[in-house]
Amino acid sequence: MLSKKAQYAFRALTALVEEDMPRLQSLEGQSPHDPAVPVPLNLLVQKHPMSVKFLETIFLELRKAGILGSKKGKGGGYYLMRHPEDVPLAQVMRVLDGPIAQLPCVSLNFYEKCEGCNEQQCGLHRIMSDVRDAQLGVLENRSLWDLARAGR
Amino acid sequence: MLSKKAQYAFRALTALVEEDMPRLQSLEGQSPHDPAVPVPLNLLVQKHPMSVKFLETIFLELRKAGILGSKKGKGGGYYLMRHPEDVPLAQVMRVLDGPIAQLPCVSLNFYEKCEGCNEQQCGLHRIMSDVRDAQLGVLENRSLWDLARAGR
DNA sequence: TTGAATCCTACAAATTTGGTGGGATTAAGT
DNA sequence: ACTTAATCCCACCAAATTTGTAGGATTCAA
Repeated sequence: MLSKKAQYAFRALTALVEEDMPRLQSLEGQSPHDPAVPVPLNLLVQKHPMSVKFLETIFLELRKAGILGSKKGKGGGYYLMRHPEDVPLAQVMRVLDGPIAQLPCVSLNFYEKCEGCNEQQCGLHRIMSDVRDAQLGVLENRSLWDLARAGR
Repeated sequence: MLSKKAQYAFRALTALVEEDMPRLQSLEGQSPHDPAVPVPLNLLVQKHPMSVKFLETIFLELRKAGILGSKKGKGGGYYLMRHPEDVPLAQVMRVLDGPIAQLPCVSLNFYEKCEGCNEQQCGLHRIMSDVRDAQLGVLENRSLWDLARAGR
């Protein structure tokens, strides 16, 4: 299951992209993406009611992971470091919830060997690898842009 | 992530199928599947070290869900109610870990509406539905038989 | 009658989740 | 300089979930 953290994050990030939508549309595939106007948390929270304090810790993690940038002080806030099209959901999920795979021994980014199990001949390992590939097939190919653009 | 419960279950069920392998192979697609010889837990635990007591509670759940049958008393134990080929991993996981979907609002078997979100135009809903389909595409089509047969 | 097994419920320990509180720091506007 | 609005940072906390354990009751075969 997605944690509440990830769920809140996706709502807030959607709102963040929507906030920046006019400027983003005028760019139309131009890169590099020059940093957007910072949006303060309390603005995002107005659109999707949630604890500002909690969202603060969430966005802090995303900033440390290089997905968000921030500006302090009056007129400050958060902004995306890349064009939303270049931020796959998988990346956000890994930052907030850790591994996407269902088992450590099939994780690409958080691999851990499981003791007492030869991966070559472990049925569970093979099947869960297939599940991981299936999940990543979606999550690596859907971006924050897809997320925000959905209802329109 | 798969819970320890589900992981233990899969190991033990694999051992259970292997225990019954000679008889199963002689059946070769015959149905209905006549109940197998009961295998006691302490035998399964010898092959994959884990707490018998914990496995007991796990197998109890699987029995109540109709996946396993049991025989009490001396010479008793657990057996599969169906041919392992007819037990998809998805079913075992739902019994022990609950929903497979990453969000209640995209779950087929444990659906719950998420308040304040129109599913028709919710980007997350659409994407997580795709993820669910991708997962189920694997988990509904891999059985205990596939699990046990893997290394051979 | 004995021993081997499941059945059942309650509880306990450990971990994770979902936050909250209080201040420190930074920056813009006046 | 002062005020105000914002992020930054870290500690802590309560609730829920996970991961078992304990102890007996029941069943059945030999």
